Amino acid sequence: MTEEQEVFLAHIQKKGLKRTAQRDLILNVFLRTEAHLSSEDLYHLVHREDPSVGQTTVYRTLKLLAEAGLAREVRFGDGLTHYEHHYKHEHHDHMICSNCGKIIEFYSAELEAIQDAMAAKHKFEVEQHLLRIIGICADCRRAKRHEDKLTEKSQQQIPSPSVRSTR
Amino acid sequence: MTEEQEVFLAHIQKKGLKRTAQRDLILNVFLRTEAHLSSEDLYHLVHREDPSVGQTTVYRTLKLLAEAGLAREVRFGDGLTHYEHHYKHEHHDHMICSNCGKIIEFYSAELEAIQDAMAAKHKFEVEQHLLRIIGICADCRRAKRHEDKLTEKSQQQIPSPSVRSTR
DNA sequence: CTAAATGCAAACCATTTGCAACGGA
DNA sequence: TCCGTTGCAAATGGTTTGCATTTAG
Repeated sequence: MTEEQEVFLAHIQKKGLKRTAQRDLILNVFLRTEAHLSSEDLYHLVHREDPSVGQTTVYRTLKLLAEAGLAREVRFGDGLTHYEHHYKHEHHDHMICSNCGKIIEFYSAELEAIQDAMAAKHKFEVEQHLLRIIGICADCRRAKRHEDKLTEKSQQQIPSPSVRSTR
Repeated sequence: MTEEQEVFLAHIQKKGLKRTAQRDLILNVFLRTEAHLSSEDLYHLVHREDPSVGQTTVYRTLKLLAEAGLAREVRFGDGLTHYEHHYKHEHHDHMICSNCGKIIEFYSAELEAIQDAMAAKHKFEVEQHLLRIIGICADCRRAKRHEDKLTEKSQQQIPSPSVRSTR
C-alpha cells in the first residue's frame, strides 16, 4: 500500500464513503502517470484496463482525489480539466508548447515572492495562483529551424495532442 | 469616429469584410464597458439595446474584435470566455476575488523579467503568458472581518456575478 | 439493512455551425 | 449582382445529473 493509497483511504473513511474496486483502479492509473492528464484521457486509460468502468465514475473519482489532496485540477484554457499529482508535490507553474502540447513544469522562488508582494500591495489575500507561459519548446524550435532550412514555403501544422485551439 | 472604430474599419476593409449595423453596435457596447465581460454578458447588453441582434453575431463579432487587436480573449477558468480592451492597453495580469468576482489588474516589470528568464533557461520561446492570482480582495476581507465580529456561526456565500465554481 | 456508489442516458450550457434569407459594396 | 452577414435552430462536446440497480460496511 503506497502512501497515496493510505491518504485516499483515510479521506474516504473520514467522510463516511466507501472503498470500491473502481476507485482503487482509477487512483492506481492516475498514480502511474506523471503527465497532466485530462479527465477524458484518464477515462480512456482506465477504460482500457476495465471497460465496465463508466465515464461518470472517473469524473467523480477525480474530484474525490482532488478533495483528498492527491490530485490538483488544472485548467489550461483548452476547455478541458486536467489533473496533476499534488500529494507532496511543491507548487510549480507551467510552460505549454503551442506546437506539440508538451508541458514543462518550473518553479521560481522570486516569482512567488513578487506575486505575494503584488498581492500585499493591493491588500489581496492569495488563495492560489496560476502562471502559464505559452510558446514553443526547445525541441519544436529546433525542428522548425531544421525544417526552415529544407523548405522555405511548405509549413505544416503538427496537431497538438492536448492543447486545442478552441474547446 | 473614435480611434478604435477606425482600427475596426481598417481591419474589416483589409479582410474584404463588410461593415454592418450589428458590428457597429457590438463594438460600441464593448468600448463603453471597462469590465472583463464574458461573451454572454456582452450579448445581454447588446440585446438590451437591440433585441434583434442574435447571440451568434455577438460571438462572431467578438472574435473579429480580437483579430483586429481591439479585444483580447481571457479565460479565467470559469468556463466562460471573457474579453477585455486590448487596443493600446499594456500587458497586465489579474487578481480575481473568489468572493465577489472583482478583477484587479496589475503589472510588474520584475515579474515579466523573471518569466522571460525562466523561459530562456528552458530555451522556450514565449508567445504569451497568463498570470492569475485568486483570493479575497481588500473589500471582502474588510467585510468578512466585520461580519466575524457580529456573528461567529452564520456564514453566507455571496454568489459572484462572473466567477462560478464549476463551469 | 442502509446509505453510498455505479453506469447508463438524458440534461447542461457555452459556444459553434448549417443554412436560407438578407444586405453591403 | 455577388459574396459576406445574420439569426435561427440544431449540433457539439466536455462535464454533470437523475435514477434505478448494485454493493460496501
